[in-house]
Parts: sequence; C-alpha cells; structure tokens
Amino acid sequence: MAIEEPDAADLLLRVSRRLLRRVGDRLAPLGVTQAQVRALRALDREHRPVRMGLLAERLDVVPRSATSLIDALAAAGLVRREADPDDRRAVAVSLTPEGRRTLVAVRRVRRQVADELLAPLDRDQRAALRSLLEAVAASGPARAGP
Amino acid sequence: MAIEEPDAADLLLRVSRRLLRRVGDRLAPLGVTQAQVRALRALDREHRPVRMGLLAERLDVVPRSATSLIDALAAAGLVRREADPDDRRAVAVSLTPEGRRTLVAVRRVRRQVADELLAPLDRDQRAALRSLLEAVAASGPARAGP
DNA sequence: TATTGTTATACTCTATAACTATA
DNA sequence: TATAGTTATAGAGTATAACAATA
Repeated sequence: MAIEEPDAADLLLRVSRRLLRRVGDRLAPLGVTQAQVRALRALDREHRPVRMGLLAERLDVVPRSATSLIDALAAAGLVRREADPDDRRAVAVSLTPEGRRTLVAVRRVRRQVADELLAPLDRDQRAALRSLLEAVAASGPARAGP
Repeated sequence: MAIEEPDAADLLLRVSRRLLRRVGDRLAPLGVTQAQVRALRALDREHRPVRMGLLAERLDVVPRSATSLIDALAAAGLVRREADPDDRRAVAVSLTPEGRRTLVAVRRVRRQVADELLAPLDRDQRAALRSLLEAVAASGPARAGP
C-alpha cells in the first residue's frame, strides 16, 4: 500500500516553508523581516507615495496591520510618512534612500537563496516551474470570494 | 525595459501564501490552526507515541514551541500526553481518536483547496508541477547547515 | 554534568473594535 | 454620515533564557 504520496499542495507548502525559512534567516542581518520586505517591495512597485489604505490592499492585510508594518519600517528609517496634500486624513508612505538600499540587498539575498533552493533543477526545468506557477498565480485573488 | 518579471521564488511564495490563506480560512471551523495541523500530521506519521524533542525536530521548531502547540492540541482533546516508561523526564504524545477524526476532515479540506488552486492546470501539468517540486523538496534540509 | 521538557518572557504578524480627524 | 488611519487589545507562532526533574 502506498504509504506517503505527497500531493502538489503538500510539496508546495514544504518547499515554500523552506524558502521562507532560509530567506528569513538571511534577512535578519539586514534588520528586516519578510513581511516588512513585502511592504518595501509593494512601495517600490508604485513609483510614488502610497496611501496606507492602498498599501494594505496590495498586501492583502487589514489597514491596521499595515500601520504596524510601516511603524517598524519608519522607525528603521526605511520609509517615510508624509501628509497627503489632497486629503488631510490620508497618509502617504514612500521609500527613503536607505529603504532603497535595503531593497537592493534584499534582492541579492532572495536571488541567492532561490538559486540554492532550485539548484536541483536545470534551466529548462526552472522555466517550466515558473510557467506552471505563473498559470496558478494568474487566476483569482488570495481569498475566497467576497 | 522589463518592468516586472517575477522569478520562480516569487511565484512560489505568492502561490503558497494564497494556499495557506485559503486552507487557514477553512480550517478555522474545524477548530485547528495550520501549525497545529502540521503537528497532528507529524504525530500521525510516526504510528506511535512521540517524544516532545523528536516532535520539535520533525517540525523544525525549538522544543519550547512544540510545548505550545501540544498545549493547545491537548486542551482541544486532539492529543494526549503520557509518561514515557523508559525515561521519566520524557513525555510521549499521541493522537486521540478525536485527533484522528480531525485529521480526516483536514485532509478533505486540503484536497478541496488544492483542487481549486490548481484548477488552471490540467492533469499533465499537475503531474509536472508535482515532479518538479519533488525534485526541489528532495534535496537538503529546511535550514542552512548546522 | 548533561538532557528533557516546562515556566517566564518577548517579538512579529495579523485581526477586530473603538476612537479621532477629516471629508 | 462616511472615510482614513490610528490607539487599544488579543491570539497564534516562534524564539531565548532560566529552571526543575531526572539521567
């Protein structure tokens, strides 16, 4: 009888847990956590100051959770809160030069870890994996429907 | 210039975050969390009472963290702590019948969510994904060397 | 003295609820 | 009244450090 036949979901979780672990371990010296990196990346993608509400949406967290992330990043000098000129209730967040430098270092770490993790695959296999994951990622949002 | 070309690691994280979210949402009604499920599964794989130290190792957490997980599972009646007859310092943990029933329900949920998530892929593509992930998973432990 | 697990404590991430300032 | 973000609080997960009981 088949004792263990891990399905794709099991393997996905196992591999990504490993990836998260390794990236997390190597992010520590940079003084940032993975969730914070996710926020930095989201800010970087916008190419302009981002409101808290939009940031929370991009990260798929509630606004309050974005506040915590930005608190930590601002304390570390990686982002800056500014007043939104159009709406005095709103807060616009942007990367500082230090935040950009950190992102560069983060990318280097991520690339290294990914290379190590995917070492068992050759070029074609990596391309195949990327295209399969792209197909999965492309469909639907993170949570069940509203 | 290429604006965004997510690499395999990015996609892996994105997809698995989605998977974790959805599984987590549907696990809530069963009264267990993902980390607890991981512990239940680890216990189930052993087919006998498991010491805390071994469990922690299997889960790749420090022993203290295993204590927290088992506290919650024991309070929910899903596992039981017993004295180890051979070593009175040690504690042996085993699944209760209720714990086994919960695992059955958990497997159903996981399968459903995985099916939904992987819906964009056909049979062959899923098989390809599984085999690629297997190759990645098969090599090396979760953390950097000791 | 070394090992097993636990108590004590702390930090990150995330969430809900209530509040403030503005619209 | 509705919206944007925050303060207050809580729970899960994990970690380190100190300690108890036992080996």
